[in-house]
Amino acid sequence: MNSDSARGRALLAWFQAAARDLPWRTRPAGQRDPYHVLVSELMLQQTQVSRVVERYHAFITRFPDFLALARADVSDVLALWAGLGYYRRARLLHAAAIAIVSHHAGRMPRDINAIRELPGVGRYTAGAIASMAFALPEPLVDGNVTRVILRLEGRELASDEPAAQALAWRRAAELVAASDHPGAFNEALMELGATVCTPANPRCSACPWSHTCAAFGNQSQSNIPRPKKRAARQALRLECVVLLDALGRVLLEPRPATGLWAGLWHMPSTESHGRARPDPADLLNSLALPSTPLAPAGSVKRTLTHRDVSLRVWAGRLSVRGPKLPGRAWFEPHALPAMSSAHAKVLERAHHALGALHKQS
DNA sequence: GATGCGTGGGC
DNA sequence: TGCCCAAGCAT
Repeated sequence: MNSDSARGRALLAWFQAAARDLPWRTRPAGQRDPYHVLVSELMLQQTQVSRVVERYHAFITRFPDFLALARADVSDVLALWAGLGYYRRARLLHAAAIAIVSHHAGRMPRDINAIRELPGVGRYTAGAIASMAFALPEPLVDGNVTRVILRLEGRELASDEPAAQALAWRRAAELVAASDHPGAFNEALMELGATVCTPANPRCSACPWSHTCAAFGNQSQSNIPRPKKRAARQALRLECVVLLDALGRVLLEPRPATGLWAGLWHMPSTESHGRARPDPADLLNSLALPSTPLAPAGSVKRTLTHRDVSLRVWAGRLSVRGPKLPGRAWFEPHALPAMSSAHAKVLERAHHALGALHKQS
């Protein structure tokens, strides 16, 4: 009996006692519906569990299986994804459903290499599907698993270093191969990283592996993993014009299909350089918008992975029904298309400002 | 191999 | 508050 199989049993015992009640855990790991695994894992990429829990049920209800998702319009898929971030994932998930319907007779393939070929499915997600849906002893490595293994082995590396990734995948493969329940083991390993072996202040007293953990042995947990080198964030300043018409409708346009907030909708906006406020008339003119008084309504700031975005809000109201404008559309406030959280916040600010203006007059 | 892509929670 | 971070993938 090798030590990895003992570690696996200890981890599963801990997981059974500690597991969170999550909506996609309707069946034991290893027997889950492959569609449910695909949807939840795509949502979970770079995203915290609590954010996904809020969205998962509505998504599965609206698109209950591969066929329903494959037949859906991508804009409807994006609408259910709005606010989750990394919007390319929604398009890739939709494309994966189409690929499964058209190339795999509507069923998730059982072969790890075929799974890996699906749009949006990389090494991590392929391991998750293979182990959790088909009980195959395939490893998976995410940020949590990398941290757990670096500490277990006592290696002071940054998580994104090639040596760290190579070590993590090698040890994850050895560990899952030694377990009788690959899906549950993989899930437990991530859960350990998320709840016990946390980046700051790990709860080693609650860890089933502490007695064989090299970092715990020499108290080097806080040095592992080493901090990543991060590129400096670039500033992005946007002037956002929220225009309402006499019917209370708001003017929006689709963003380009690639880049930041791809395919979502936003209000007419320009990028500005420097801190000075543009002249409202110039702003309207450059955006080919009808002339009307514009009130400044503060700004919304967002920190993205490598951009500091500042969205300055301008609010105006036409006294007539909104005219047709090429590439743009007027939306009732209760029927808005998919927007980013940042632009939803801009809209909220503008409505607030216009409401206050209305009260004064 | 480096870069671009969102968001909100935690400390 | 300001910074760190998170269940990656595609290009």
